[in-house]
Amino acid sequence: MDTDKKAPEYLEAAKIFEEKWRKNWEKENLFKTLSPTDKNFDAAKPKKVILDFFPYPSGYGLHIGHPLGYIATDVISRTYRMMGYNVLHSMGFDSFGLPAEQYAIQTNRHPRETTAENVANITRQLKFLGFDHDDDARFLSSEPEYYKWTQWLFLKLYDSYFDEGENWTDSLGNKVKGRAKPVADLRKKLKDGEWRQNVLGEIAPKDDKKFTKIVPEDKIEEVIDANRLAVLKNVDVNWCPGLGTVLANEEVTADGRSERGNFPVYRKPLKQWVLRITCYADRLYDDLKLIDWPRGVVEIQREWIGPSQGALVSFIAEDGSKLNVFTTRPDTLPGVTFVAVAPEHPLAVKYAGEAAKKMVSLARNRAYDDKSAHNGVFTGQYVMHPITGAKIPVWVGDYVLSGYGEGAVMGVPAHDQRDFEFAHRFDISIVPVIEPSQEWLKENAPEGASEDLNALYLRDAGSFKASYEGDGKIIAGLAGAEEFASLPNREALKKICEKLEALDKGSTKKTYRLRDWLFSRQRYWGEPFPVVYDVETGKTYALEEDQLPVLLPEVTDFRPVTSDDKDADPVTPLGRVTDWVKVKGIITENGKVKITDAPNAKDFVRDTNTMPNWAGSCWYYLRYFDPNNDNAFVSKEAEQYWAGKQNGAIDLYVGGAEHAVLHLLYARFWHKVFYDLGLVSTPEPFQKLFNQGMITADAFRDSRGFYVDVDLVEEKEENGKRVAYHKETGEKLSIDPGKMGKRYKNGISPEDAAMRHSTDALRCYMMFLGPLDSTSPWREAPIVGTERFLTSVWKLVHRDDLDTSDAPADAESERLVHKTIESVTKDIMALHLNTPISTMMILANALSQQKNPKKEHVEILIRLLSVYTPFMAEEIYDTVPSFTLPEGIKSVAFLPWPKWDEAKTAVTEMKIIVQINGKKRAEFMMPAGASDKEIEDEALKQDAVIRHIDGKEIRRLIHIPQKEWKVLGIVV
RNA sequence: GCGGAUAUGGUGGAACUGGUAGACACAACAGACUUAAAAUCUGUUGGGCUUUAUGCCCGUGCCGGUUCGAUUCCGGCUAUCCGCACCA
Repeated sequence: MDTDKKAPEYLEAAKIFEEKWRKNWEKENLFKTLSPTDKNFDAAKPKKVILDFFPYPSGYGLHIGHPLGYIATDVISRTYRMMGYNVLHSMGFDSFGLPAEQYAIQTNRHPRETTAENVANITRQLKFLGFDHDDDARFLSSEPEYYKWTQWLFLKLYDSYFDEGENWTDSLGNKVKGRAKPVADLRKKLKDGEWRQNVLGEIAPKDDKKFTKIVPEDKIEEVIDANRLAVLKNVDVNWCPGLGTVLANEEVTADGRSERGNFPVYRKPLKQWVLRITCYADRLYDDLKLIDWPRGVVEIQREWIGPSQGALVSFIAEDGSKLNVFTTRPDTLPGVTFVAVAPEHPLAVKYAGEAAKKMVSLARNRAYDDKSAHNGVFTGQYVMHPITGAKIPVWVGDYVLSGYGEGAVMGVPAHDQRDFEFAHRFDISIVPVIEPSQEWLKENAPEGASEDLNALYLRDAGSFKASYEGDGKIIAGLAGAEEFASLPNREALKKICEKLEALDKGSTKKTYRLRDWLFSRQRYWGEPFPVVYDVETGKTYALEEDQLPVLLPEVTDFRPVTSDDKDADPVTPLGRVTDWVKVKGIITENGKVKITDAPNAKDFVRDTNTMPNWAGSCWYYLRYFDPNNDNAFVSKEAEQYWAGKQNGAIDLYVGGAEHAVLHLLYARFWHKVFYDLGLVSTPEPFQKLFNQGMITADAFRDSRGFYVDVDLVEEKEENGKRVAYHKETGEKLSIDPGKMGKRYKNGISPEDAAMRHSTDALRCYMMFLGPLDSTSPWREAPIVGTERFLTSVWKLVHRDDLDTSDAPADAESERLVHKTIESVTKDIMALHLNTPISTMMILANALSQQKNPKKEHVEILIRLLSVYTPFMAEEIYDTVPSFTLPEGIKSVAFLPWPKWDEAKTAVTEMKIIVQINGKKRAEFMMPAGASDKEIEDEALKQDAVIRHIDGKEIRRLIHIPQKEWKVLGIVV
């Protein structure tokens, strides 16, 4: 080994100094974020809130894929901090819920224990990577200090109703339709008769003519309960006996299994807490315009909300009652030949009895992806067509979904493929309404049709291969619909709607695919509901605020009751804790309950369900603004400063694409409710969302097909191909590209990689892999490139010939340095975190080759680089004599970010590219100030140019100035 | 089926508003240093042609279009990935 080195080699040194700085930063709590309520807070500075998705504390710790996004937000937040912003970048843990609980069950330990352990482990891993998180803002969603506020916010939803008719303009100037308000307002309006009921029991202001019935005094609380944003409802739920709990629609996969654990899910009616997210469907849809999110996520949310403009149409039954259907194609109304209702529909239950019941159970157990023949049964009932007056049979069809629209459809077999198939199967007539195009007729005509296709279609549309779902003219001569004859169908649609409206047999209506959010889980590890039920009356009461938190009881048996039996009933683990469930309390003047043993106390029971794991993550980002506040979920001052005056409170939110609808939709919903109630000041939670890509990994298998631990694999290159061998047996292994995970034996711990190459090199390398949103496979070998880069920077800094004088630097290296600052700064702001490394490599290479590189230039490089390599930068400022931190600055993290001087980036000589007919033919240098004429003259002297013009006439000369070169286009 | 995204050398990728395609790296090859190897340094590296040049042709998934000029814009395909999928 070389002993006369002045400084140790970079890698060797990094092993020691990285550990030193880790300890030092933790001891100093260097990244403590001051809040507006703190003494030394500087409110004059601009703010940036940069967050990663709330991680759950997995028992397996972080693998190499996890830190990608975390490193990115760390680089960005460090850059903003150096630029003089107050930066909020923190990370807590979403520690309640299924993942944590399943892990506890598998390891046969209490979730409180495993959670604490996993959090400690991951926190250590995060610190290892040098992230600038604030340790004082590292809360867990399963701590009572935190979930007290989750319960408090749930009660806000419980205590609110949605006033659809309220149109208002918010403080940012956005026009908003509908608003959540306290139920106390509603109570007053109902008492005063300001709001009344219609025949369906819906409520609205009395100026609507259909709302005439004043709600009787003794029914008011019942009406209010039905209109709360959190309601207890009997609903068809996704029951997952394998997990022992019900699940939200968003947690069930397309093939009818649980997203967690992959157990089968069945439909079952149960009384559950439901959050009425559908009230916000329009705003959740429209407000996607207000924020800067990836197009894909926006589209997924739009599709999930799924608004659909159509009409409600009433068919009149023999007893005079109305059977409503929803349709998006009122223009096809004259072609209705049957009405089909879902097996769960009241009419089906009433008239099809056992047959419908059987269908319900068949449909419920039917595989989600089974699109084969549908079942149907005739109810024996008929209804009257609203326009033609024809007698229409009512069928029960299991292709009709009970949860969408009215749970009933009008059957137009000629123009809807599902109705077409149903009509064929049950021999129902098919009446065409719209003339198909000639091409369609040719394509779909029955085999061997010889007569005129138009005539054949009119006579027997059912003989064609499919229903016609396109546009066209209304066929003339339809009985009862003569007035629409020959109209284009889109026009007829409007006219038919008008007519229905006039007859009071229909109205235009918008429906949504979005369903209300099922909010109860029959699990232990979650937030208990802050409500109790009166044992005597069964009435629901919210607890008084000062009763919060409702602590999750300590139990030894926290296991859910799971089963393979789809008919098993849910049993809640909390239901077993009888002395927790049974309480005594008094009803206060607010109509809430206070738990007490006072002599006049009544008997109550607690709700034994818990909230789903999404509850805690619906508002955690707000808690970072004021993480240790005992008096409020967030203080007004903190919220207003950090959220700022924009549509979304969080400036940058980085995480994987897998939460496109779950967390990101739920959090938007809660945020909007809080916004309506004046608890937060922005209409949206997340201004800019960024989905980082995945790190995939290759797995290796031996000849028996067993996975081989990556540590035992040696990769080589043979004939340009990558091959893998077993390190011990020498056996050639097959390479499976794919996802990283424990079962593939290819999980690589980021600390191990950091130990091998230095944390700074790992951070750089992960950013250098490619654009932040691209998915790339993990390869460890190429990291030597970044390792070499850091080594050369380390050597550069330690050179003893650095020019520390005040002498001006030469213009060319000045230019390179300022160009580098500009390019690195702009790229980081644009979240292009791979290209700054290349740019800095170019600068480092150039400086290394100079004779006496200016120390000032080297220092600029180190400051820019410090956001990627905080350890090395800190060590340089601590140990290299010519690098010193200014008075009062504790760390490189607080050094000012270098600024570029536009004048210094200018070139003195321009490269001129000559293109002839668009092809580059010559290039030469000219002084930057050269005129177009001078450039042309010089260009025409070039041999290559003369050769390619070849005596032809010059028709056009085009000058295109670029930043550092000019293009002269010659057209001949 | 519907919706979204992606496609550039052996590999990861760069090219910012239509103007030098392949920056920066990895790998590979050659050379220097070394007894040797590692490390380090230097050079070559999209394909082809010839007259070896300040040369020519081809080349950014495929076909076509707009333009003096297209990786970039437009139309039509193909492949891969992701999401949704009885939504009336």
